[in-house]
Amino acid sequence: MTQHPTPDERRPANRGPKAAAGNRAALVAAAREIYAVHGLDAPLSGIARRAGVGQGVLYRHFPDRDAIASAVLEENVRQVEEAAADEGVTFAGVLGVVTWHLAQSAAFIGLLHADGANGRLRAHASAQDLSERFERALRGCLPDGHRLGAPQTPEAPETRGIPAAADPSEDLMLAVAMVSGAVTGPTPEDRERRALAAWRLLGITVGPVAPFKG
Amino acid sequence: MTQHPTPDERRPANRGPKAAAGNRAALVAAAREIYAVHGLDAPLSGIARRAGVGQGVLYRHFPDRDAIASAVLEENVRQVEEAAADEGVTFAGVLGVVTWHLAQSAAFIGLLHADGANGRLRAHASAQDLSERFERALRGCLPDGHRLGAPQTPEAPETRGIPAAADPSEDLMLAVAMVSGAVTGPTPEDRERRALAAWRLLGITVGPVAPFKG
Amino acid sequence: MTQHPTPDERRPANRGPKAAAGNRAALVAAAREIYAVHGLDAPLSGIARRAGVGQGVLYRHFPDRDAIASAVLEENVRQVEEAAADEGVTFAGVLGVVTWHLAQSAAFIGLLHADGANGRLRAHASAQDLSERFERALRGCLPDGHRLGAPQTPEAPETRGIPAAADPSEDLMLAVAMVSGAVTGPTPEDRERRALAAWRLLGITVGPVAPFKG
Amino acid sequence: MTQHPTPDERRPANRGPKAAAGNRAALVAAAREIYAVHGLDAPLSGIARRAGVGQGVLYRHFPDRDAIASAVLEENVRQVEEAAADEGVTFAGVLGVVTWHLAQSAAFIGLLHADGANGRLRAHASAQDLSERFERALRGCLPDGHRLGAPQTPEAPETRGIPAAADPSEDLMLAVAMVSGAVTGPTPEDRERRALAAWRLLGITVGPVAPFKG
DNA sequence: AATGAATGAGGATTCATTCAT
DNA sequence: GATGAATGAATCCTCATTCAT
Repeated sequence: MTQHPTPDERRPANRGPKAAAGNRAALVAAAREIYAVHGLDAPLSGIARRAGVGQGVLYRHFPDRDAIASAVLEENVRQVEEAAADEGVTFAGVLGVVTWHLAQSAAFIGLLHADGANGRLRAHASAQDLSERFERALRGCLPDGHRLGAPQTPEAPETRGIPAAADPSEDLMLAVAMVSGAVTGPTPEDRERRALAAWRLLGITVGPVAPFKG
Repeated sequence: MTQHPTPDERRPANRGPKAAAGNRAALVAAAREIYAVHGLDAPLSGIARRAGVGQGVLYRHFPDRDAIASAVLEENVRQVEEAAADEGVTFAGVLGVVTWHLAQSAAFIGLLHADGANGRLRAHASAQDLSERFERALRGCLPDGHRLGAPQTPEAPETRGIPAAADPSEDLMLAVAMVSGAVTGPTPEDRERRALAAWRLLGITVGPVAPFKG
Repeated sequence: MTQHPTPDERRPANRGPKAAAGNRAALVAAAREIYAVHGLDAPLSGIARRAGVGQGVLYRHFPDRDAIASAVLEENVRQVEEAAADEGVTFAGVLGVVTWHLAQSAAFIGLLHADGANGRLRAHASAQDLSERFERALRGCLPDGHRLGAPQTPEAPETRGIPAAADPSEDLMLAVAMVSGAVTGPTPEDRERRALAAWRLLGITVGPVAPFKG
Repeated sequence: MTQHPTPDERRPANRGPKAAAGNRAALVAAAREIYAVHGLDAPLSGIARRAGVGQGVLYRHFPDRDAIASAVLEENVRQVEEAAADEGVTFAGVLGVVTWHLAQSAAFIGLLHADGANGRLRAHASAQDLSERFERALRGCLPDGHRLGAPQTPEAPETRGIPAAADPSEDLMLAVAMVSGAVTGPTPEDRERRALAAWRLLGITVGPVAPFKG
């Protein structure tokens, strides 16, 4: 009733349904780049623009703000899962992949902070889900008997009055969150440096930092 | 009408210049509460409302949104400074104060993340300044020869291939950032628990967690 | 964070708080005119534009779509109430006022149709309220023993198999709804003519049609 | 793969030209249902979805939003025409059919209000046309000398100062519009009850209310 | 110095309509 | 002939900021 779909004129081309998959991928890629610069609260319009599609396409593929963020994170988590599923993978190797993602993607950092309290990624069902997948992947290659942190040192940790964690894998997620907290800085290189320093403070050896195992 | 002159209309009364200081304090307090719930991106109008003043007053005291955030943080930093300046203070004690602030204040956590890359507090001059004051306070009470992290353990850290940090005090700030990364959760109690677990993973003993030294 | 309040430049003048009351009135008037032409679903932006105020002012005074519509209707209902409260008023006279409002205001017609089923004025609390006030005003001046419709004729109505209404005042509202259904046409004059014809079909005599009693 | 050629991809299959007629009917039926719930302003996409066809099909059959609405109404009007064309039909019987349509279809109600002034069906050529067909059907079975409304009562109507209508059939359409105005309520039953009450107020006897003559 | 209304840009979201496949 | 993705204008609504009083 009150809509002027298009006054007339020529449209900028409709690349057709074939473009759908490509558009989706372009949107996710654009979102990742935008998030890296402006954070998870960046205007969606900018994402659509960078992806070279109309606003409507974004909404077609992702019904709300969280959906696109989840899609971005899903890629990160998936790559971690793949790294973890690899033959002969080491814990250090997986952490290297994790570290790379932390350094690359502000959004991935947000995943770990997804607690609803800070206005970021709301307690979205998928965020919860991704978080669990991520944890499972990491836990899966944790060496037997591995303990994180200083208490693992031979000499009586209890003398320092530090109780051990109830659940070692809880410590693992905590460690990742801590590293993510350390990962700040303008460039991925800066962030990678800080991430490695953080792992060092945790007494954890990290393998080669790269998206793909070497 | 026995009602006297009726000053004007129904204006809530201009409480005069003496109210200025009180208004400023009320705004900072209101901002802290709002930030705790809604994060640093909360609408300024809500802060003014909660403080019981008009929007104009907020702008009179704080020229822009960073100014009010800085003012909130300044209080946190000041309290850390005061704790650090105390006679007979221990490093663990100061960290306890820091931990309390981390657990209480979303804004304070944001301070550590203030790197412009994530949409929070921009590289504001005052944020930089506060960051330095915070670091100075912490460094000031660092015990001589103190080293953070697992490598500090007697047995050869280098065997684990982890190079020591160039600057020990850089590690200190990194550690605080890491703990802040761990501090998530809906309630201050949740956050405190996670903060303590994070310090534990770093092998650092923290004193009583309380806003004021005991 | 992401807002450009005003690049700079000069603003089109802020007429100050004094304008508030005037703005509200201007908005209601503008809404009435817009509604008359475009119906209750007209874009709110047009209302603000016609009132000569910014969009924000509209939202300040009326938190949602229904609020402004209610304000428009409230004026209509109030005038009917006033007419009904008048000394020496006759039922026919009040109906004349009602008729005038029906003919003038598309929004007022909508009030009677406010059943939520047609996307118009949602079952808003205030719509319900206005509806009741309207009915009360009308009932208040209903002559004793008045019965609506043809069955009131002396000769056996039951021969026509038409049962009388359970509640005469229910018939009154029904009659108004019926007249409102008849009130269509491009100009107020057209609508008035049709409204009068409708009353005639109902066997009801209507007084002078005018907003104010004569 | 034992799976055969796989026609294309996963396209829901092009059911070929023979489906065209069925699609049209499905669209009209879907539109009627959607209109009943959401009114004439309901999104077209929902109509296509409910009909189980793509958006494009809707546009193939109906060039614009008025066209689909007209098609829905056309069915209503056609049924009234059929009822009116029946042997031995009575006026009351046709009104019963009309009443049933009024009670069933929000869209049909809209037809009578199609005056462009209220944002509904614009003065569309076909709307005008349908309106005329509807009127003709009704007029066709109007008993000779029939007069609507109270004035038809024996005792001098002119004493009440109510002039008779210039054209009796104009009164008929007015009466239908009036009844449509009365027809509100959430369920068809509610609407039917009100419609009958409205006819009663008009002093008109209505035959059995049913889609098909008895 | 305080108030709070006004302003209006910007971001979110929805659909009508087109068109590649 | 059908599908349904793409387009983008239009609308809604929210706030940061200004400024008359």
